[in-house]
Amino acid sequence: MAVNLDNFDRKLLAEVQRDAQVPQNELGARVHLSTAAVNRRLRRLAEEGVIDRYCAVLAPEKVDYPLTIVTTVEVESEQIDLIDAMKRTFAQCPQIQQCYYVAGEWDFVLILTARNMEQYNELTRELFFSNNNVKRFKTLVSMSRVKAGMSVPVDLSDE
Amino acid sequence: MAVNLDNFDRKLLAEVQRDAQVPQNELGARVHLSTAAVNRRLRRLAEEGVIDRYCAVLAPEKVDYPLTIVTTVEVESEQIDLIDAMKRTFAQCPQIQQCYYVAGEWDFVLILTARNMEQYNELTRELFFSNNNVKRFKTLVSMSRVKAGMSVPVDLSDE
DNA sequence: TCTGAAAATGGACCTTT
DNA sequence: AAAGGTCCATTTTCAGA
Repeated sequence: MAVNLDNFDRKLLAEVQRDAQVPQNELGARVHLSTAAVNRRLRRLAEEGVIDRYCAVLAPEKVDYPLTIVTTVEVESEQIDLIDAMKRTFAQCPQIQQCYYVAGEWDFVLILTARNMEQYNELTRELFFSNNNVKRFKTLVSMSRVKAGMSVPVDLSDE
Repeated sequence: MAVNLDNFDRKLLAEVQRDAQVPQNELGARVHLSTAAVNRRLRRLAEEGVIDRYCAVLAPEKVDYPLTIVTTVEVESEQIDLIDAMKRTFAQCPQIQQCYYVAGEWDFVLILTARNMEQYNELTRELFFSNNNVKRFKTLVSMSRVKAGMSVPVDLSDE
């Protein structure tokens, strides 16, 4: 599952997670590698799927999506096809940024973004109230996005 | 707070959220704009802060961080400096990808990533058990990352 | 690691609204 | 003025020696 990475790879991954616009010659200077070596490594990391994709991260409030809401959902039945159907519904909804199928007190945790409470209300109607397999759900409204991102730690080893 | 955007901007934002590696001439072809116009718009969007940053998204399991865990935390006191201290602690922790300070049954929601349960256990010790202001916390272990990302919907208007 | 070709970015300048 | 288009210089990427 995991891929063999040396410390050059790890440093590069740390850099491009933070900022993917740094040119390869600058990356090379930072990690002490030639531009060409950086180029080859980044390509390899992308081919191996270590780097899943490159994307732009928007400031939600600037595109008028100021609300972030965490919703926990408990289902009626864990029957596999019912769960799969819910996963598909949640995955398709553009306002749902993240959906985790979890073990514990709840079955799903959703991270949602919304223009306002009315839109969230509307979403709860579509996603939860009109779904017979939703037993109950709980809403936690974010007052502050203390930290937001998808960064994974890359621990340097002392190989 | 929100910025004025026309449908060209919105289409570009949708594209670069999905894939920031598409060259500007290709983006131009997709949205019917010249390369130079795309270039100008993307720069402007970045300057205005609509585009916060560009970054690489890693596959957590490939860098040996296969676990995603959602943790909800209730605090003892909501005294402002105690809360601020916790926010700083959470923001600094590399395994914490996201931290929301929320209203509702809990005070914080954390999205964490970990190499294994032992590491998570260790983290709970550092973050929660050794913090006097943590009243209780609950752990939800993700069995499936149904959807993960930071994408914000960009609704086209019919201006 | 170096060199050079190809591609992509980004500025200059002109035109339209 | 504000924004689009074309053209050209510069920068960056990326393959071959």
